[in-house]
Amino acid sequence: MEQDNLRTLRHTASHVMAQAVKRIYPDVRLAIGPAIDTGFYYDFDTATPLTQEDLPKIEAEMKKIIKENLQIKRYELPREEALAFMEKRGEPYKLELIRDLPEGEPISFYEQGEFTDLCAGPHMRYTSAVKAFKLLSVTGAYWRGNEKNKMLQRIYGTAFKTREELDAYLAELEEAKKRDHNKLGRELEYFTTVDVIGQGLPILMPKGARVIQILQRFVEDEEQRRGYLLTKTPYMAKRDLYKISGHWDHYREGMFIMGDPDAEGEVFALRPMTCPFQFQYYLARTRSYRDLPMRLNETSTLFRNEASGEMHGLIRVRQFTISEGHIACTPEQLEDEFRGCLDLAKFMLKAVGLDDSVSYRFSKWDENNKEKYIGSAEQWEAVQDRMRAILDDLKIDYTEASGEAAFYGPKLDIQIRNVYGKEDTLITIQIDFQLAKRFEMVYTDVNGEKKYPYVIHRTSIGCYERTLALLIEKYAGAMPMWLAPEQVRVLPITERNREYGAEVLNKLRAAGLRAEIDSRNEKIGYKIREAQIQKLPYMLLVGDKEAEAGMVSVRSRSGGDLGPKALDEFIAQAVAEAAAPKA
RNA sequence: GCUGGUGUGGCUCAGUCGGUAGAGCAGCUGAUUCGUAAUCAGCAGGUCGACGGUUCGAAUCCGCCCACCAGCUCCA
Repeated sequence: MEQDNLRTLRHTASHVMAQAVKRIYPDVRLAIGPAIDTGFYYDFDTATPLTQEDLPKIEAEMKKIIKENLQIKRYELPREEALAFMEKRGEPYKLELIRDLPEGEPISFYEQGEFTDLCAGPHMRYTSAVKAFKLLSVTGAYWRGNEKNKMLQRIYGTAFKTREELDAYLAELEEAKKRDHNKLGRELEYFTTVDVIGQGLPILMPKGARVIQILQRFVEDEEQRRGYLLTKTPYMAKRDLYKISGHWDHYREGMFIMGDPDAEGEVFALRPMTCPFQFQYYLARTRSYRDLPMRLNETSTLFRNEASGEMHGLIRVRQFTISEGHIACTPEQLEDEFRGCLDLAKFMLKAVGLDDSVSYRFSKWDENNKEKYIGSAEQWEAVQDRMRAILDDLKIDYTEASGEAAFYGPKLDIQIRNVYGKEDTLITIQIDFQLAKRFEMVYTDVNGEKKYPYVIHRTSIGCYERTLALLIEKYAGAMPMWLAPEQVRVLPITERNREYGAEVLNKLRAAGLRAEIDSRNEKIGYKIREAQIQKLPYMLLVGDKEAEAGMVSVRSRSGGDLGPKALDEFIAQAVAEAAAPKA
C-alpha cells in the first residue's frame, strides 16, 4: 500500500513536470509519463532536443504549479470525444494511444489547471502533494520502445514523500556512483581502454587479469570435480559451421566476419558462441546412452560485434571470456542435469559473495516474433512447460519474461544490477531442443533407437569480465582476501629497513601470497594511505624493531592496527584466510 | 545504431575577446631516514582525441571521424 502511494505520488510528479514543460515549450507533444521503481519520467516530442540546462527552468516551473495547488480531476470520455479532444489539442501520440485502447475500456483523463492528460491514473488530489522532487537527467528514448520509431526526449526525475527521503536517496545515488567499476576499475588499475585498439576491447591490467585467473582456476577445478570434460576449441570457423547452427541466419549482424560473403572463396567468422565448436567432440564418434550425460566445459573467448552504443566498461564488451559449457543428456536426465547446473551456479555466486544480489528470470520466446526463433510454436511451448516445471520443482523464485529467450531455446537467467540499477545477465542456463538435430547429434538408446539428446547451454560464473566488474562494485574495490590481486603490501619505515622488507616480501611470496613492497622514500603514513586507497587487505610495517625480532606490524584495511606479530605466524594466518571457498 | 553530454601531460583541473600551453598531485634525480598521508631542492613529461577547413595566426571558430559517459534499442 505504502509502495502504491509512492507510485501515485511519482506519477503525479510526472504530470506536474509535463505541465511545466508544456508551459515553457507550448509546442512539445506529449507521449507517456509513468512512475518507475526509482522515480518517474515523461517522454516528449520536441522540435529541438532538451538538455541538462533546461532542467532547472522546468523544476522552477514545477514548483510554481505545486504552489498553485491545482486540483486534479478525473473524468472519462467516450472514444469519439476522446479522439476529438486530443485531435484539437494536437497530440498525435495520445491519439495513437487512444486508438490502441481495447473497445469498451474506459478512457480516462486527468485535469489539473490548464493541463489535461490521457491517463489511467491514479493520482494525488492536488498538485501540492508533490513536496520533494528532483529532475535527474534528460535522454533520448524511442516512441513505444521501438528503434524504428521516432526518438523522443525523456526527462527522468524522482520524488519522495519528504525532503529527507529525497536527500537520502540522492546521497545514496552519489555513494553508489563511487563504486562504479568503470571509474573505480580504471582508478585502481584493473583495466583500461585505449582509442587505437577500439571500442569494447578493454585491456585487463595485472590486477584485473589476476582476479580473472583466480576465478578461472577456481571454476575449472570445481567443474572437473563435477564431472566436466574440458575442451579447447578454435576461435573462428568457416561460415559453413554457423549455417548449420543457425547463427549465420539469426545472428550474423552480431558476428565479426572475415572475407567478403558476396565473393567467391572461403569466409570465416570469429565465434560469438561456443556451442557449435564444442559439439564437435560429441560428433567425433558414435554415442550411446551410456555416454550421457556428457558434460563439457571450456574457458571460452567469444567475439560479438555489439552496436557501438552498447559498450559499457567491462559489462558490455566485444571480446569476452566465459565459463562456457554444454551438457548433452537424455530427456530423463534433463531435470537432474539442470539442477546440477543451478547448484553449480549458486555455489559460484556464494563463493564470490554475489548470491544475495541476484534475481532469477525465466526467459521465454516471443510468439509474436517468430523470425527471431527457430522451431515450432508447439516445440517452444512444450520445452517451456518442461522448464517451468523444473523451476517450480526447484522452488526458484523467478519472474517470467517474453522475448528474452535464445533463438534456440528458453533460459533461466540469473540477473544482477549494477550501481546505476541497470540489470544484466550474470549467469544463464538454457535448454536447447533444436541444435542437436541441426548438427545430427544422436545417441543410441537402450532399445537401439537413434535419439537426439537435449542440450543444456550453461555458464557457471558467467563471463569473467562482467563478473569482475560486478565484484568491483560489490566490494567497492576491496576484494575478499582469496580474490584480492594484491593481498599484502610490505611498507619499510625507512630506507634502512628495505633489506628486511625485501626478506619479508620473499617469504610472503614463497608462501603463495600475492605481495608487493612500497620502497619509495616517503613517510610511512603516506605509504599506508596509498595502500588504503587501493583497499589492500593487509599492510605490514617493518622498521628497526621488527627487523630485530623477526616481526611485522600488521594493519588491516578493516580492523586497523593489529599490532606486531611474528612473521611466520602472520603468514600462516594469511594463507589460511586466502584459501578459496570450499563446496 | 539513436538522443544528449564530454575529450588539455599518469590523475584532478586552469587557459578570459583566436596570438602557437600552465598548476597541484603522481613520476624521476639528489639531499633527508622519518612509526600512521603529503620535508627540501632540482628534472622530466603535452603535435591540447584524430584528420580536414577558415585565418597572417586555432586548444579556442567550422566540418568530419574516433573514444569516453548517461539513457534508448539490442544483449552474456
